[in-house]
Amino acid sequence: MRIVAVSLSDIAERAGVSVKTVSGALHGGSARMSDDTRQKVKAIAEELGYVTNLAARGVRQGWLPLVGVVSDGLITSPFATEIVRGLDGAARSAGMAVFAVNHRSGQSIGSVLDEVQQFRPRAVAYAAMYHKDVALPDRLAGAVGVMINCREAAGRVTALVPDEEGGAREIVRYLLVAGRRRIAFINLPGILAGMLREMGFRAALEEAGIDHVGVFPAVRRSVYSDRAPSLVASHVEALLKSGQRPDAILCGNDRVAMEVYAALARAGLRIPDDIAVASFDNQVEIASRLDPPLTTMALPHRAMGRLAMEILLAEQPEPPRLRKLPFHLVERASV
Amino acid sequence: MRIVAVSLSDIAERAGVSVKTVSGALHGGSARMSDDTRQKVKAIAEELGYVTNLAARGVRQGWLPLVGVVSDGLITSPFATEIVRGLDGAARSAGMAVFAVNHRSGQSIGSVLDEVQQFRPRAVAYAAMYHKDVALPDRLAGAVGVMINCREAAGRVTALVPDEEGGAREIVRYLLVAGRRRIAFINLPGILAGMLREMGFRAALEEAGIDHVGVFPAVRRSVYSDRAPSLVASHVEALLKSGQRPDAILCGNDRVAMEVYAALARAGLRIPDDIAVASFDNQVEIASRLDPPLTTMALPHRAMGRLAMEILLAEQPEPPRLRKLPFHLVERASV
DNA sequence: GACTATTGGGTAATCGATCACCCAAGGAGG
DNA sequence: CCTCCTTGGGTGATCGATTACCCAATAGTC
Repeated sequence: MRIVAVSLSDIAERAGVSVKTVSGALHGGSARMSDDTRQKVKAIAEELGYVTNLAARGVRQGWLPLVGVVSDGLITSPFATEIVRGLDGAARSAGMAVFAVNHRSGQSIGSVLDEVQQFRPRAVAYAAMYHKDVALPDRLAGAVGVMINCREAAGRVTALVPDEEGGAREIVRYLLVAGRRRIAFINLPGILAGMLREMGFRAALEEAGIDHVGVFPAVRRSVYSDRAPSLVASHVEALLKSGQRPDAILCGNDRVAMEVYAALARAGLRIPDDIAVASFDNQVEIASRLDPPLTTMALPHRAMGRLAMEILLAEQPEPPRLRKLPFHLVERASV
Repeated sequence: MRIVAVSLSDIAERAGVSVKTVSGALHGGSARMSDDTRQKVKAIAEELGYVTNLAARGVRQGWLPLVGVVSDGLITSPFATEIVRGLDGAARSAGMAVFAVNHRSGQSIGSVLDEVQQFRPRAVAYAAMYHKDVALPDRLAGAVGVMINCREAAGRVTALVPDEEGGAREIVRYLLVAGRRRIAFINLPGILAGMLREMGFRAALEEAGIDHVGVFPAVRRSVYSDRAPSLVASHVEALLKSGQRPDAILCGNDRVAMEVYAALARAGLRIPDDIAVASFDNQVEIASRLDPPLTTMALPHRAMGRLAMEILLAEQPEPPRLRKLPFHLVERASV
């Protein structure tokens, strides 16, 4: 089960050359050497099944070709998908690997970051599952190169976040262009994303000179959570009974939309004919599987991942700033 | 942004002792040394912000405290959640970190495994997104310690897979105990999990001396995929119109169940009063958010992860074998 | 009081890869 | 024929942590 590791000196011995020549032949593209020697060394390396020992190289260089990603449980969440894809793609083209470490509840940020630092990564990012503020201890603010999906409380680190407000404006405008005028919003209460989306929602309607038909919290608790008892069904029923029955319902996320679908089906209403439904997140397994498929603003997760890696690996560090990345509209059949 | 790394010799110099003493004080619990010296060294290490350099230790030991997990895209799938949690929990208690590497389509298994081997991990696992067979090249069969959610084609590596057939038997028995007698199965066609679940489904009914009301494929393509056009709605409609209207529908997974819910709602039928619905996977965001919440057989993902790590880190390697892990029933309100 | 354990801690080698520097052979130019 | 430069490749130091081995001082024993 354990494979005996082949080292450069094994190859050197077999080839009758020095270790440095082997190193040059395999890794140093510019090392002066006859083609003959280079080919011979490569052949022997191949034959012996040589695999570079990055730990050894790492001691010399002072770092391993790793980019650490510390996340508050994100790596085990479906939302991580695209962030990791974005990071990983960009990392590989730079010869780096992504090393994800979970920041488990109860553990201090400092201790997770130290855990990561033990591996001497080239750079470290912090990613959050939900768009929020994260306080980094002074000692560590310098160790983190970029914040993904969250903002460093003191603004000392460049942060990449979705442009919640802009995304909300865009989806509202889209509903307006589709001819909808009585729009309700069942929102995620108490979290940053929800608050910003609501600002965008209100601004876009105001800009159009229209009143909304209601803004409601999806759950009873002040912070959105999947476990909290849902208020969605009762809000929808109340809306339908009210004098101002909406012709569009905007949902805080796709799971809320799923519940809205169920409530509308019970009421015998058709989507989008009677009421349009739109949402945020684009959680594909849900959005594409609903009937009709859900029109939703996709979070810029992959773009955040890609951009994060570019920033981390950049030669010239930029001054820290907040970068808002645009959502993009995924048009399906629910509007 | 880059933190200047503190080494043992920095501490040694500051403390006026040798490097070996520092090493012993910080890492070698059993090294002979006065408590005085040990405390002094620890204090200085703390003060300077020392973080162990695992790369350096790794050169000496021949391996890094990493467990590589190669997966066919699993790490970016919601199903990875629990596997990684299981792996990670067990790894941490052993002082190891999980290093996940994506096996991207188009890349050979050999090249991904080599990528991982560069980091000299203590052990390597291969994990699959869907329960299936994976062919490992001869050269590499010895490098992988355990297969998770898949079987090595030639059986040379211990494999941990869900007990699909047993899980299907259990959920069918549960439906029978609940008094259901006319059970239909809308299954995932063409994949191993689906075939095994169907065997269990048929066996449990046969054991009870009952006929099923129909077994249908969820999609038109021979291999289940989210993109394939869904047949669920039409199957449900056909079932309801048939003389043998079912009193329970078993679904290949929670997404299929989601579509069954929608079709039943359109038909004005109540769950579970008119028809019970049960399923496989326990994809929590869906199963717990449906109305009524979905009764489903949870995949033993976390258990597979935990057991995998135990096997990987075991002193004595076991002979390779196939281990089927039991599903567990998550009772909610749909039966 | 001399002799042996025991304790506290230093020295130097080692892991594998890299790199600055040196050396030898051979060709070009004067 | 001598010097200079280029090419091909070796020597030895280095990165940081660990470890086998050694040495000095102290404590304990007869």
